[in-house]
Amino acid sequence: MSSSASPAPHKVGITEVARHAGVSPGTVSNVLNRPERVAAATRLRVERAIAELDYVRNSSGSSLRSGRSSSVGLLVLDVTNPFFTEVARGVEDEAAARGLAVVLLNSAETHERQRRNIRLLAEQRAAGAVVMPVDDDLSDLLWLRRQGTAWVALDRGDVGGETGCSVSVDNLVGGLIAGRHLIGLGHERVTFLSGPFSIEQVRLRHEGLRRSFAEAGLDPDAAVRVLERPQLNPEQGERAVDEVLAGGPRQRPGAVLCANDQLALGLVKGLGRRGLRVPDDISVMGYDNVDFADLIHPGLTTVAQPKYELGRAAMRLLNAELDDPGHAHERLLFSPELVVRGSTAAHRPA
Amino acid sequence: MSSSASPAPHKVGITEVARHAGVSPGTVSNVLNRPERVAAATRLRVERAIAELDYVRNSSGSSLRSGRSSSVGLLVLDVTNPFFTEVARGVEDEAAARGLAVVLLNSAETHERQRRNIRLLAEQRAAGAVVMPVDDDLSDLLWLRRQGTAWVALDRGDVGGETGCSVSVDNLVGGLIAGRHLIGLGHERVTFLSGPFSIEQVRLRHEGLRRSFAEAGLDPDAAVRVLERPQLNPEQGERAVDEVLAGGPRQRPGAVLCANDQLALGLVKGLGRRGLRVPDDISVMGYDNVDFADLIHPGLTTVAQPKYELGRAAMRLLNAELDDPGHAHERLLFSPELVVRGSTAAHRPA
DNA sequence: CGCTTTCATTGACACGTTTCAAACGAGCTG
DNA sequence: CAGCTCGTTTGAAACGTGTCAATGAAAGCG
Repeated sequence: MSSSASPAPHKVGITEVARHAGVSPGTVSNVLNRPERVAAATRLRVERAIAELDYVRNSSGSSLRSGRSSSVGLLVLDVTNPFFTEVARGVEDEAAARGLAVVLLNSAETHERQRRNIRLLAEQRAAGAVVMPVDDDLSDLLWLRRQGTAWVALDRGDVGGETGCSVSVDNLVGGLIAGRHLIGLGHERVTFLSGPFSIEQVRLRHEGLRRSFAEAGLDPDAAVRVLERPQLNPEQGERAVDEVLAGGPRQRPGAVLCANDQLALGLVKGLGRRGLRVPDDISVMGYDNVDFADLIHPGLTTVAQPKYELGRAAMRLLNAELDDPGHAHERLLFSPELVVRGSTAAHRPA
Repeated sequence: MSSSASPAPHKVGITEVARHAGVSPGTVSNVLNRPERVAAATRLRVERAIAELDYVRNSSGSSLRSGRSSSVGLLVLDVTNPFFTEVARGVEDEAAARGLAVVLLNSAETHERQRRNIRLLAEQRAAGAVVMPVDDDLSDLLWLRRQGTAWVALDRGDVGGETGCSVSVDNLVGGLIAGRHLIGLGHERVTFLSGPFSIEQVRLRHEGLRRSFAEAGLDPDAAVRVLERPQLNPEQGERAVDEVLAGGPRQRPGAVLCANDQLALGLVKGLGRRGLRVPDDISVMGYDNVDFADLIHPGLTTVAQPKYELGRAAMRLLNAELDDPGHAHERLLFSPELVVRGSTAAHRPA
């Protein structure tokens, strides 16, 4: 970006640069895209011309000609969720390394917006996308792939395999280690505060939780009660408090595992309003290990996912696919980790 | 998006649609962009052809021809900060209403990334941008405007005026009402836990705080101590705890006003680690009223900004500028609001 | 009926870039 | 010196769209 005020706001393109440097447009293009193929002397001349004219490439031209743009989409369930913003950082860093721009698109957890965003990616002829599908209906995404836009699924193991690459954290194991932690503390009756079961991650975490009880010789059907909420945000968590406590002190669960941290934070707040103390009266666990999990009091016991790494890996897989469209699709599976803080404690019989 | 599997992945453009519908390409273009100018009968025919061929517009072509793309940039200081994600929602909603796509670009609080992102906007010939400048050095942004890309400044009042539109919340008043609240509680010695003073908002909040003391007949220089941290995140807040408490119990401030909620959350956590109780031992105030401010215990007293509305207003101003490039620049100023929760309490003399 | 006005449609061109076969020149080899 | 090769550069031809002056058709008017 030259600091000299350009007196003539005249459109300057590759051809004008060529003229100014005394070469052909083709050469300028080469300097821009494959510098190694042009002689050092001419390259220098062209580079000077570029600087002097304050030329800035028009990516519409490139994309039109080459059929693909040089930006990738990051289709995210909900920008508001800190989990995704961490992932976004990972994707960005890896994309930048390859010179790709990231456009962040927000589905806001609705199918219609996801559809609009997919449409957008197709129209832009995006190089590719990292996608967090809003639910199990993948038809729009498959359409996108037929249009020639590759994507890798994020946190959706089942989507990988035949259709493409995927990166995810083992949600079954996550539910399992969460359950083991609670069982280890003596809890034999817990509630799973869930999001919509149409979301795969939610289903798997629940299944893992059940399995931990089975593995301990307890009957999952008796031990874990499920409360399904329509969304995964703090407000829903707070509103769930009545149902969680329904049935009076005797029926009250000793511990609640929430489908994600957002729900857990809301629940903790709601419990506080009711005058219940965490973890003395009731233990609460989250899932994700969002930054804020460490900031509330007591700290939220939760299951950590390698968020940043998840984003990096996804973008790396996408890069691989762009380099070699015929490559073998990969399914990367990360392992979750238990993070114990203050919100869970040993069960105290009433 | 037709569900029929297209057997021929043949590139279908506006011309092929035209042929299929028995009209000229120009007419198809009109159907797409100015439907009112084409007779109902032909329009229907064209629309059917579009559906049958599963045509998807190539935005590279449009942008190339028209010189501008149909997406706007949202240049944000830090995607990780919940404040911005709220703003993003507002911008998105308003942009969608006008058929513009929003690409979210993250400066990660560094000048270099901001520069790269600005470059990107120029190369994409973005229709416009909503920008949160990383600091007072606006040269890159002015360059962008010279390139023909309009932008409106977000939360940067001083940037508006001659150079363009701006939308912000009155940070001076924000600091003022925060200070009045603390003074009302009897605090006469407070600490301002600040971010970099290169950020305008920070300076103004500080100035407002000082003014509140002056207005109460107290000497600002004696009453408010400043602690400057290099970034506005929770980690910095937590790390600041030593300095806040420096000098022992007698010197300890009765209250701390933080430059934003992130800092405050970190500080509260740090104080907890030190065994200090909020607000009994020390009062803490944040700024922004991020969602999480309500989720910690005690709830964080803070200054609320109309985040979503801020985003909407900014995008609306941008729309106005795009409609009429010669329009008079506007400076919109929102008012902050005090939100009292549990983290502040009356001063107790030691 | 001849004239103008209005409305719909046409068709060619331009936008800025990449690509690729072809041309060029210099250096080598026999 | 003719013949080759290799490294560099050229020039023209797309890519898919929007624009606009021109054309055609239909309608309104005196």
